Parts: sequence; C-alpha cells; structure tokens
Amino acid sequence: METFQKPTESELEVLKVLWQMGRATVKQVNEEINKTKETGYTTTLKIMQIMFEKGLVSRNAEGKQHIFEAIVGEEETQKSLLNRFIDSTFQGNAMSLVMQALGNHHASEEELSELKKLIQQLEQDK
Amino acid sequence: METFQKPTESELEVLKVLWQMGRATVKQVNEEINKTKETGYTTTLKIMQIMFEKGLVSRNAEGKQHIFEAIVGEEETQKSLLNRFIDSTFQGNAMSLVMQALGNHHASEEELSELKKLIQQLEQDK
DNA sequence: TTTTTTCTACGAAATTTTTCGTACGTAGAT
DNA sequence: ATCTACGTACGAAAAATTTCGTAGAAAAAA
Repeated sequence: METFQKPTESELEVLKVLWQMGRATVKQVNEEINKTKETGYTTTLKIMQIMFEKGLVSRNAEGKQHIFEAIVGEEETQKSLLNRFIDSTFQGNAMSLVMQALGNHHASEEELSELKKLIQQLEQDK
Repeated sequence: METFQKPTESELEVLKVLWQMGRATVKQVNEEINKTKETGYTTTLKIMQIMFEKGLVSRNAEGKQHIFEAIVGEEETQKSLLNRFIDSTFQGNAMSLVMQALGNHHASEEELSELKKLIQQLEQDK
C-alpha cells in the first residue's frame, strides 16, 4: 500500500463533502462546511489547494473554476484512521473499541442482526 | 459531566503510561515513551506541566520530585475520544465503525462469544 | 471596450502543539 | 562549605495547522 497521508481535521471535513457529493467546486464545499461551522471561502480554498499538493484530491479546470474530486477512498481512509485510532487510544485493542462503541450507541434491530451475521461469518472463517 | 478537555496526541501518550503505571515520575514516563519514540526529558516534563494546568493529571511533591497520577479515567477518556472520532470520521455512524473494526482485526473465539453476549443483552434491553 | 463579478494564487498572520535550552533550587557527597 | 547530581520552572523557538487579506486573471455583463 502507498504511504498514507494522514488528513488533518480540516482536510477530513473537505473529504467528507467530496465523498458525499462526488465532485464539487470550492464554493460548494465551503457552503456545505458552513452549515456546521463558519469558515471563509479562501480558508476552504487554501485547504483544498494543500490537499491537491498532497495528492488527496484531484483538480480539474472547467471554465475558470476547478472541480475537485477525492482521490483517497472513504473506506480506505476510514480504515487507516481507525487503525491509528485503535493504536493511539485503545492500545491496539480493537475488541475493546467495538464493545465500547456498541455499549455507548444505540443500535437498531436491523443493525444488530446484520452484526450477528458478520459474527457468524467470522466464526466460520476460523 | 464536566467539560472534557481533549488531550493532544502527546498528552495521550503520557496518559497511557499513567493509566498503566498508576503513578509515576516524569522520568519514568519519559523512559516509557522513549521505548517508542525519542523525546527529551524536558519535553515530557513540559507536556506533563501543561496537563497539570489543564487538570488532566494530579501532582504530588515527594522529596524533590513530583509524582503524577491521571485524573481523567481511561474509559471515560476513550469514550469521549471515540464519540468524537465516530463523528469526525464515520459521520456519526457507530455501526459502520464497529463493522469495519471487526472486519479488519482478527477476533479470538472468546472475544466473539463475549461480543455475542453483549448483543443478546442489547436485544433484551429493547 | 470598459466595468463588474467570480475565481484562484500566494503570502503572511494567528493558533495550536511540540520541542528544547537555560536558569535555578535542593539534596547528598566530598 | 562547596561541588555535583538531579529535579522543576520558564520562556521561547520550531513545527504544524488554520485563517484570511490582497492581488490578479478570466469570464460575464454593461
């Protein structure tokens, strides 16, 4: 696997928008982010420029504006960040994280049955 | 609950040592950290002083040196950081994190059966 | 063509976090 | 009493991240 560039908090916010929208202009991303948090246009622009330099997003000139797309995938990124998080916060103990997450967040019946399905699968793969 | 002061990465490293050792001097903490990562004594000291100011650790003079202890609990801290992480990286979708963690990390049979127990409990609490 | 609007580029300031040098105090050894 | 060893305190530099002002290019409107 290529060396994973850890996105910063701000970069992650941008990525989330791009994952959701597929492709977007700085303006669109900035508007999305502003639903949660007030941020100037040039701030978002700068972040996205940095992300472009890092290779986190691609950029495509279309008329005078640029259309951005995420290069790094959502699952892949989540996976890397998750691993890192498990190491840094749960001393590498993934199960401990799973138990806590399950305990603290309400799960619907469908989610639980889906989870049981996964567990069965894991047990078979032994 | 009191307002949770998010520990930085470095602070978290210190907390992990303190959680493990219970109480420790700067020197001890620094030695532990140096098993992973080279860090000067005064660097660790400074981090721990900041943590003391923030109320993350307590400090007790014993002779000329200080003995530190974590004030914030391990589970409590993990819980806060986990919630934050789920929001920032999994758009608040805890189940998605659980599934990924289970998929990516090998679980032993005991762990799986423990997990099933928890799920049963959750189903009953409906 | 000129003016206005809309974008990007760039640089620098502000913030946050990390790192470390230096000063200073105290206890123990000489 | 003096020296040395071992600590802490403090401040400031370094690094990483975030924020934003200003300039200038390009497109659209007048």
